[in-house]
Amino acid sequence: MEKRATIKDVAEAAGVGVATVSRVLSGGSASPRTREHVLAVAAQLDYRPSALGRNLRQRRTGGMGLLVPDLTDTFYGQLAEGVLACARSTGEPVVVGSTGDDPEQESELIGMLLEQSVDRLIAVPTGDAETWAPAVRAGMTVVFADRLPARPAEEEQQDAVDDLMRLDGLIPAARPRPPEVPSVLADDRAGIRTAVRYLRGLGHRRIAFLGGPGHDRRVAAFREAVGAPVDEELVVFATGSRDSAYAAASGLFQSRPDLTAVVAGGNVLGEAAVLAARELDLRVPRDVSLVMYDDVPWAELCSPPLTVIAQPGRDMGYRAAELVLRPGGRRPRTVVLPTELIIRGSCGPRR
Amino acid sequence: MEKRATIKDVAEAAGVGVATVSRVLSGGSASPRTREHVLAVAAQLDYRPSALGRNLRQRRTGGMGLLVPDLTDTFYGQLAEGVLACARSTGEPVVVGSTGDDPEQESELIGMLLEQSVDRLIAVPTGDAETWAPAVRAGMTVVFADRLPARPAEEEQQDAVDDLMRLDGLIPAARPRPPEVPSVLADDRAGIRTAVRYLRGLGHRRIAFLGGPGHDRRVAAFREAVGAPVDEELVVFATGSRDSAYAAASGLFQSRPDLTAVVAGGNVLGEAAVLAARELDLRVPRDVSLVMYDDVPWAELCSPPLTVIAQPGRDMGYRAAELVLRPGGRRPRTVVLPTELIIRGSCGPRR
DNA sequence: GTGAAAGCGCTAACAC
DNA sequence: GTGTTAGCGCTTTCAC
Repeated sequence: MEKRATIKDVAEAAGVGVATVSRVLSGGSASPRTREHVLAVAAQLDYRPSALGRNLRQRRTGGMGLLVPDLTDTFYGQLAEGVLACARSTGEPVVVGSTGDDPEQESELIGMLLEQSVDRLIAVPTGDAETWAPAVRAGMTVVFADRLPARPAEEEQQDAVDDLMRLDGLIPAARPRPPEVPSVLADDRAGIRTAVRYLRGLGHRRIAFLGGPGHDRRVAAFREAVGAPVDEELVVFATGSRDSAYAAASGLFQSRPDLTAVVAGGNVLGEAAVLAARELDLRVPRDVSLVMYDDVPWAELCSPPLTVIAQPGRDMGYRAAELVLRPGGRRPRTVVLPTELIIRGSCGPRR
Repeated sequence: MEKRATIKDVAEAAGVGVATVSRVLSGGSASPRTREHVLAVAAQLDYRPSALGRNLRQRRTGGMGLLVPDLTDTFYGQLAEGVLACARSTGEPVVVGSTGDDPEQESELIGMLLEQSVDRLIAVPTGDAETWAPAVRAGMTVVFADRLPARPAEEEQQDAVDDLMRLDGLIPAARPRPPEVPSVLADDRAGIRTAVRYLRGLGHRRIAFLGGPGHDRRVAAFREAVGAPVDEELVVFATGSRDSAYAAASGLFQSRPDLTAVVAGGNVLGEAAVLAARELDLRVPRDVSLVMYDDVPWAELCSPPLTVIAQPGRDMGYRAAELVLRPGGRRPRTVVLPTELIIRGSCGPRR
């Protein structure tokens, strides 16, 4: 463990001032002659600038933070890979935290990042606006991915009103809601709509939705696609854990044996649905059709292979990282990536 | 974006010196009276010590680095969750990098961590000893997880000799090889041995091994368990990618239609084997039996459900993090965690 | 028990 | 173009 050369060492060895070394290394102005000389000396001394000094001086850590609910969920694994790929190309460090879909843990992790002066953060948010206030107040550049924080009740109500009006054709499209924070989302509305239409086309009428944390936009889209009145018993929620997902799926199948199709809001929920169906001797797709959000490698391994709503997890991560690295123009940008219904074998005609 | 209070602000507001504030906050000696006062003032100012100053002063970043091959591989997702869980309990940041099983990328990521002065690192290594020399030389505390770096050829030869002697009962057990670096591994030898014995018990004689990067210990165990002479055509390797895994599996099935069982060295390879078998109209387990390393949630969803060698990914990560946080006594510790053969439905008697 | 002061390695004013 | 210098926020001697 030999101690590293500092900028001062390089300056002395090269017979120049530290500022010159700093300039040369960060591409500032310097005569070609000195530049070359300094570079040579630095290389010879195996000098690597320390991020420590730079960070303190600039009062900010380079790189970015990344907060996801659970890295054993393949979709978040894909998302994380996208972020890491982008960060790798710029040599930036990424501090990763797993929230377990718990706002409290999320809050603590935000605090940790603040303490580290990480001022760029990509997050799949779990808490609401209040949870995120400290980060925003501290001036962090935040980009949300995959979903948005839950919003206050009054806003939700306004949305509901909007949705109704939209149904009635009173307003053409979603009212623009000024996003405080840029985000990268999948086109949940289109994805869910396509899936529900597909199921209806197969004759299904009692379609259930199996949701998890952060799936509010997906449920909303589901309600809209199914059309009022929605059978509320067919919309059930689980918390983030696999156990909870299984319990929710199993409970749903048992309480409503009359349902003929289910849309799982995420791959963990889809997994649970397959498991629960098998346990209850329900055949897919003979007894129940299944569409799962997220295309994951194992969807094809199931039997029958699962029909899925694919969303580009890796791309979402990559785009989010790009966005957080150079915060686009004046107002925050929201990127919506397309989804695709991939029809495999888990849906059949209503019996 | 209000700027944060510094230790100096607290000191002034409390009418004490900065040293006192520092002491109080890091549990040093101070009179109960001052302690309480300082704490109150700090709380009132919403003071959060900046890691930047501390890091520079101590010439090291807190927290740790984590290098894995691929976060979309569920096993590494589990491992990462374990590491993050441990780090969360201590409030430490974790800088994560994904190597893609590429020594060059690994090398660059090590460089990045060095530049950040991250001096604790947990890694699923991809490169060899040479790749890891810089980290060790710089005095990093490294803990390897899941596997060890490839070692120089002469050592491998010595191992081969040892293995032969062991087979002949000339020496009782593995010769102790002084590990330079502590590590957390699964008991690959026992896992593979159990699986092979199980397959042999079912009557299988032509058993193949489908390996990936870093599976050398597993192959070695496979060779040992199968016993000489090993049919070399039945031992094939893929690189880290899913495509390569599929190609290897497919090639294996086609070139050796006489094989009756295959052991996949990891879950990505198992996935590929299932896919390739299906494509070639091979029925599992009727035509070919399959055992996969790694228990992942979707193993149960396959049909038939996959028989697996389970290793505790999350625990491995957690233990590795513990190890890297307090580097145990004098000599480096190696922790070996047990594996378990979980028999489901992908193995049947030889036809 | 407490305060003053010296840096940790770097960047950015500012002077030359 | 280049050198000098003043910190960034913190911990840690060293006096008192």
